[in-house]
Amino acid sequence: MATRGDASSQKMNRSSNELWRRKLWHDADRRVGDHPWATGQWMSVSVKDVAARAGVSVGTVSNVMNWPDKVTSATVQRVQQAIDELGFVRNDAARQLRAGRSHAIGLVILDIGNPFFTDLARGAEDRASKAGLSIILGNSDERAERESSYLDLFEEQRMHGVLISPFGDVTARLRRLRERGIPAVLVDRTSVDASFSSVSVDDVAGGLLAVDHLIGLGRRRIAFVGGPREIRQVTDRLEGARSAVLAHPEVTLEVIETRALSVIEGRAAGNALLLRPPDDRPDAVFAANDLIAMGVLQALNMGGALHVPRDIALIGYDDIDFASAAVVPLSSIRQPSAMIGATAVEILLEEAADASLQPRRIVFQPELVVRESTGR
Amino acid sequence: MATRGDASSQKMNRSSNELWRRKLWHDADRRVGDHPWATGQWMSVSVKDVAARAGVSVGTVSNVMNWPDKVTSATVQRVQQAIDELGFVRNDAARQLRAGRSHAIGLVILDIGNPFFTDLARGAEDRASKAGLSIILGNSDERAERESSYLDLFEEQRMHGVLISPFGDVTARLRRLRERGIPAVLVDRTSVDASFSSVSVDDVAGGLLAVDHLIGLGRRRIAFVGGPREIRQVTDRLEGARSAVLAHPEVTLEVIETRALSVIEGRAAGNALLLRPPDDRPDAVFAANDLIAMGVLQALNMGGALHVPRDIALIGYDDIDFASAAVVPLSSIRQPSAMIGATAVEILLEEAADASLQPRRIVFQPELVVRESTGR
DNA sequence: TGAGGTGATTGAATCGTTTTAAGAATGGGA
DNA sequence: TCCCATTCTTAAAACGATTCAATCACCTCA
Repeated sequence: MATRGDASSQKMNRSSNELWRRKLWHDADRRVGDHPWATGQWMSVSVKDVAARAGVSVGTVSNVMNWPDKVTSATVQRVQQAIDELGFVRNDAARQLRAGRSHAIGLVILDIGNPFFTDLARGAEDRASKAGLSIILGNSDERAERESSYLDLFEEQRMHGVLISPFGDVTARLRRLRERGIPAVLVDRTSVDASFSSVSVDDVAGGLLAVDHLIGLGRRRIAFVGGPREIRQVTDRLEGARSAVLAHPEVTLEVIETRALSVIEGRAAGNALLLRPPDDRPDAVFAANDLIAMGVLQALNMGGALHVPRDIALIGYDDIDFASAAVVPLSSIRQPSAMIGATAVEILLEEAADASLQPRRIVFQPELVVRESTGR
Repeated sequence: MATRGDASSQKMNRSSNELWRRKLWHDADRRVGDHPWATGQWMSVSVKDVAARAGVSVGTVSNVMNWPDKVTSATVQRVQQAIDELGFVRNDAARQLRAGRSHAIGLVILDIGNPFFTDLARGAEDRASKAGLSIILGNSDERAERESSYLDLFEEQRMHGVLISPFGDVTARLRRLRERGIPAVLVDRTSVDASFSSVSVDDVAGGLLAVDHLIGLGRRRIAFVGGPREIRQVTDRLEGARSAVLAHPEVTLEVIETRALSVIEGRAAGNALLLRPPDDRPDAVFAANDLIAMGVLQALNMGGALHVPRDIALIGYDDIDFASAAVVPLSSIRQPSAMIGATAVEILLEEAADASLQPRRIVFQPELVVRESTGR
């Protein structure tokens, strides 16, 4: 690992000298400031150094890494040894520059605190890593300027593709990305115009599923708890609930609007129900998500006032981990979050490979999960 | 925006031609496959194109973007206009290649589902963006091979720096990164050897704080619920609890070990307590984290068997959002998660600017948050 | 022996930006 | 009128990996 004897050019000698300096640094483990050559930058090992050490050309080194079949196994071995000895790690920036695009997929999500999105990200990551790509995760936090700055970043980085759960109106931005050869796929929301592929879940069907289940249990006075109505998921789930009720004239549906999809808001709604005279109360509650449902459950259960599900059956939405861990394990509507992420990556890869593909819309069907809160 | 008349070299003509093709593609919005020049790659606008359009050299374009003071304002304006007209976006890969390092910081966390880490990431991101850097988030999911593959990625990308909440033994890896000029800072755990900076929270102090509080309320028989003991945070918090009890001979501390830090395990422990004869029960419980605490709470509260805090006072750890939303709002020990992330970035930036700095260990003190579960 | 073929290896050109030393233009003073 | 100083701008050389046409070495068969 010391100096090389076979260095044949001036350039190689310089390079060899750099290696020696790095070596010294490493061994001594001293501070940069101590040395006259301190530059704040370390010399890095490049293919050139590896090639010189292995006694081959840079092209061969590259082939060893990318097309090993093209190289004699003896050469592969020699190059590999040089790589190990020098601790060579290829420079991704240079690869990208040459390739014209990055080896990563950008993913912009709305809320990193929401288990739904983190599961989605996990699914995307698993699928991407199978293709040798990595996922760069950006959290827009439901703020347009953050969303926009991530898209800027992804454009500068010439990403392989972009997955986005849009907050603001991003179609113009996505169009521009596409012009640059960066495909985009929408997740969790269907696209506004039909020119982008999307992967989402049928929230209307989910609402239908939930309320059909409640009606099947014999419940007749159903309350929908959720809000605000600005959130598409809320209105879609409510629409599904409405259509379920339509088929049963004897069933009524009441809407109790909340200001957010949080536990606190759910508890407030639950307390309001408690205060009503018994025969004015619903006999079943469909909550727009599990957080709301948990709040309602806490309020009803407090001090043993009402029994869930005997007095009031309760079902939530999302099937987050906490749902099964609640005081009374919660029935819920499960979304295939990881599958959504994986599928979105799948489509993105196809579009990245062949830009002529027509956009597709994949809509997953949600699934009913029955637990004690709607059990007998 | 059509062809330029003043293109003075062959190269520029070629380049101009590419622009024309891109333009056509854009206008027609047709599929690549339809065209004879289909390559699956789009031509991208480079500084060269901008320079040609503005009638200046590439160096000037670069100066406009990076050192605008060096350029006449008239030139700045002309170049800016060309940039806008062509929709130029600089290629980050080329920038990085030239600069030798990326403009992003890599952050490896243990569990993306844990609010503590997502808050930490948020704090890191805010601080980094102030310095014009972005954060690349990697979730190791407490698996050594994932952790390692993120470190590989960050090394290939020549990251500006790396923040890591380590799972396996990564000191050798981090040392190597440092040799390459990539500084690393440990978060949430103090470093094994003293050669890396770290930012963490004093879990021993947290345990002390919690149990002191319980003793201050007049409780005398305290139970610590948590596990497994392999987790450093668990043993540290227990150690703190022990030292609090040491100062009060009349107080006893019992340890109830769980197999994981989850709601389910907490509920199991709570149910075990319920089954004991009343005078054999503790009068206060310190849970190793909020999930455990919530499980204990659910079990004790079930059917109104025992009252929290009257019969048993209860305190958790982490102060997750759910803590305040529990049936009985939970007292807890708060960690400054966002601050940890921000501070870690701060230190990292300093080390990236000056590698000669001595490593530092920042230890934050946790904070007691009193709510009803230990209220009067 | 030589022509032809096959497979491995080479090395220069390339990607797009930043940096630098050198060059051009302008203005002021002698 | 000439010369120097001060701005601005230019052109070319990096950065490091990949690609591809050209070359080389070796073998087979006539």
